[in-house]
Amino acid sequence: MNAAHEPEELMTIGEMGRRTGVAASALRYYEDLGLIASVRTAGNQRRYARHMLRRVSLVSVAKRLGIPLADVGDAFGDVPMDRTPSHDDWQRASRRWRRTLEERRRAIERLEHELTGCIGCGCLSLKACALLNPDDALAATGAGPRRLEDVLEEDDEG
Amino acid sequence: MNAAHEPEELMTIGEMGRRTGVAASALRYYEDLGLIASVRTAGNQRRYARHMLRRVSLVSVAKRLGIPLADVGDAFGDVPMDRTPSHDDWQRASRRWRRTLEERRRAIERLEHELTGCIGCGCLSLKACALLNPDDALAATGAGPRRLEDVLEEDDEG
DNA sequence: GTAAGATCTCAAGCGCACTTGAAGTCAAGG
DNA sequence: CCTTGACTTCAAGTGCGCTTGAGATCTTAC
Repeated sequence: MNAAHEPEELMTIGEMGRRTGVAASALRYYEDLGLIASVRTAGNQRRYARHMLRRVSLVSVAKRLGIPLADVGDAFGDVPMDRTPSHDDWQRASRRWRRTLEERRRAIERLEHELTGCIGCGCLSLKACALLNPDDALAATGAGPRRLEDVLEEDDEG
Repeated sequence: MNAAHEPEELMTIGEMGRRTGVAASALRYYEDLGLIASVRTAGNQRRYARHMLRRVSLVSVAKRLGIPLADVGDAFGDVPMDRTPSHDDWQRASRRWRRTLEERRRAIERLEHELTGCIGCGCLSLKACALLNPDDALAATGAGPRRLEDVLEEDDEG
């Protein structure tokens, strides 16, 4: 037993799981990948410091957004886990992370725009649509592998 | 090489791959899943209508955004592939799709906000941060599904 | 006609992100 | 002390989204 609000209060893996919604097996997996860390009891059981809640949450949210765990590792790899991270530790990491998120968001925004401006108006299905005429755009840019966005953007160019 | 502006021009799987950046094997896989469709030559080879370029691109972009292919199927399942889809077909589908994208984008925006307002200032490591009074900020944004933030907020209780 | 290269199907394999199961250990209550 | 439930490791299995390989066929250019 210990006082519930001590600074050094540690959580079991079960408690961490309950509080973050992440399965214990997933927490072990994240630890194997070096994304989170724990201390061990004399009996070899994991105990988590409070600040690990955040790291777990970040990993969990990233995963739900479809961002590979390796990217999370890259972004937060410099943030120490053995001690409470400093302000600067978090700032550096958060700047990297924000760039990742921004790219994702922009990609989604482009898609939304595409839907509104083109699919939404029926362009995708109507050969006659003036916005479409991709032949001009394609011929102008020449052959070669086109990126996904390029293909979607083709429609706007014409 | 050939007249590029025929209405009935069909692409081989290789050409579709080059133009969308999607591997032929992936195109076959998408077809197995019913996400895209092709017609066959007398010799059983796939040929794609131009409008499939769009479908392929949508699938491909969605995948890159981490959106499950099943969701893409759900969103665009009603859009016919054997014939040119009608305006209404696309509109219905694009409304569903936009909702999916919007949810994703909002989730990312919330995370970005979290990073800017909290991690960026060091809150994630400092319990005392004033910005982290979640009740004000989050109550203001209204109800709705906020699982992601709920998790991030938990630390702030103590 | 023939050769080269593109495409076909089917089966198996891969990487990621886990989950499940087996067999054993730890922690807390009575 | 003893039980119960949470925890441990390790190996194998799962689902997704493909890729790879084998072996055959199609298409095209000469």
